[in-house]
Amino acid sequence: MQQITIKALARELNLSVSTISKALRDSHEISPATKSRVLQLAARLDYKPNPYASSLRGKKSRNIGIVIPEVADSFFSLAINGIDATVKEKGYHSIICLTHEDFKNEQAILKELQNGRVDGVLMSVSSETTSGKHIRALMEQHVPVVLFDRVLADVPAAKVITDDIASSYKATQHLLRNGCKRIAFIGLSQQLSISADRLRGYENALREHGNKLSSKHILTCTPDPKKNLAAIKKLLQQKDRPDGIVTAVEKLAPLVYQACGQLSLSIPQDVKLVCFSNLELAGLLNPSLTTVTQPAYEMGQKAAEILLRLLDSKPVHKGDMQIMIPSRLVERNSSGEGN
Amino acid sequence: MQQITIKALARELNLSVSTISKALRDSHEISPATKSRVLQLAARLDYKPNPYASSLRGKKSRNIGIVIPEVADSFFSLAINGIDATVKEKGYHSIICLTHEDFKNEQAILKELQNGRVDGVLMSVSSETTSGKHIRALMEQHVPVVLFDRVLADVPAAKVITDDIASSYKATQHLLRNGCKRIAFIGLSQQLSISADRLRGYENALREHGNKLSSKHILTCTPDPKKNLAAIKKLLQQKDRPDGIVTAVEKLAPLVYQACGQLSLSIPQDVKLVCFSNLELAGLLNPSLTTVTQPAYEMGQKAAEILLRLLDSKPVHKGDMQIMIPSRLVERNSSGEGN
DNA sequence: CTGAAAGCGCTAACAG
DNA sequence: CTGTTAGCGCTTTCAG
Repeated sequence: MQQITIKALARELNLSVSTISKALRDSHEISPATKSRVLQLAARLDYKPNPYASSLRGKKSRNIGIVIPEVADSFFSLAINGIDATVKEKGYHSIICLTHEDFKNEQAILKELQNGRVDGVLMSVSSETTSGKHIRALMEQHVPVVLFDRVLADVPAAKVITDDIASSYKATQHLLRNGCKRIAFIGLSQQLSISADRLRGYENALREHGNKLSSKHILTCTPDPKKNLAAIKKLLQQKDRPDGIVTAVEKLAPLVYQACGQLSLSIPQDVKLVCFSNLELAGLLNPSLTTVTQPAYEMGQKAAEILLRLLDSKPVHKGDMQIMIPSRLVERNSSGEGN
Repeated sequence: MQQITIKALARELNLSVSTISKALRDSHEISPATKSRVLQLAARLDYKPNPYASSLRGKKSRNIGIVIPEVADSFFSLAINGIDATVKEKGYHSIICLTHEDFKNEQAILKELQNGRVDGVLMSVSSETTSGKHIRALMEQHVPVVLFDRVLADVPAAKVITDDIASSYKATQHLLRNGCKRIAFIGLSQQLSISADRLRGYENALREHGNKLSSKHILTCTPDPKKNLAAIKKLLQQKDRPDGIVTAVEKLAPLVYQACGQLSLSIPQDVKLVCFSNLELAGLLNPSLTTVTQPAYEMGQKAAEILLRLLDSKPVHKGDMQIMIPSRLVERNSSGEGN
């Protein structure tokens, strides 16, 4: 890495380092003539500023951290696209940090991010996360944080979420209307905001439609797919077998298909299914999957916009402290009549 | 970002800055006693080294760049997982840069990465990329590059690929054996290594089985899904309609399903299909999709290992200049009898 | 309008 | 074993 430095430009033009620096930053105290000389040489020599030098000096990195559980997930990969497009426009880079749904990892990552590597953080917590202490610690180091999708109540950060309660309500209602009598809910950890809220929406719907809630119909999954598959099979083998299922996150959908396949239960005849999911291929599954499709790209975009305002120390309207972008129910065959 | 600096530690312990620095880096020239005092204070004050300062000083960032077309793709998201797991172990961070299959973006990104932000680059080229000049330019700045999956012949970098020709051959052969007479190939751009090689394998299989090649059965797609869908429909509407299809990349699979759906062609009765794809849900599609499944995670891992050796200036065995990890054909219903 | 000088936090000679 | 010093490349007072 032999760089062209400002010093080299200065020597070449018989100017001082500081003049070059100012010219490059288009300072008003430099004459147009010198500016253009500098700019031209810089272009000719293909000068590229050393990001570490300016970060060290200026105390900002123009990096933002994206802390998420996983990339191999449609929701998160779409959200990344939304974030990346937004921050790139302002000259920021995305550093993606994967927690793999592990709280210890998440803590370690946030701790590490206290070192100034990033100017701000966009984050969706792991399913194991129950406290926001590590996030608050980061914020206390003056690293602004915006949470999206999987948020935490005890963190005083801006949040971008979807209407989990309402859309889960709608999903459940949809199953009820299609004749389900015993609807199960499969979530991730209980303290995960999205899972809890989606459970709430489910419960509300059942209650309002006069269905009784049964703890036997509520399954809480882990990050381990094998255990989850076993648990789902167990759920589907109980005496009071569910005839409808709402799953809270994308990666549970395939497990339900598998479980039903192994138990020779057919979807939707025996079990109707609707999943929170951003799978592009939902329509091509067998049967096609009714989804609650989240505005993943938009959520990423919005969260990034808020973070950028924060980084600009522009005011964030109080309405932006909690933004809700609605999901939509896309009805397909997994919840239909099955004729 | 008010940091605890080495200076602060020095002041606190009445030691010099350099002693602290050496103690923290476990230098042999520091007494065990001082070391432990330093380490303890550092722990107590939660000292975190400023990465920019050491990058500026040491001319290395401990960042590696991952330059890929897209994250919302099973192959790439799995590869990211493999890369990230590997480099993290050695204390490196991943900076993911998305080209969105756009050559101009790719050029801009590589140019930008010449500024020292990353110590090395792992890369899979865009479908528009025809020349490796921009990559060579980066390498000339002494930024080591390892290409994976989508490689470029004219770049003298280590490459990690899968056995594209052979596995495409196998896929095509599989269709032939299952009775297909007119097999089409849908690729991305012609100069994309994986697409070209997979085309080659397809052609070899046809030729060896005495089938004639027809340019009408070879479709080259673009990054635009709408146009691709139209083109695929056209392919399937010609007089000599294909009764088998091999697609070269994952994102083409759903389009074939859609096209067949819209034309009321059934898979596999009318058209048998096998796709290069890492979709976890391939088995759940309707019909389940026969895939050539690439060793995405392993390829990422291997590419990262090679890059790490390069960064350590360890010798890279000549055998490692071109690593091939085989894909495997997973037969499912889309290429079967369709009973 | 231009330049000199200081310093961001850290590391590495080099002395002592 | 510890300290002094210089400097990575850049920005920013402050003087001229």
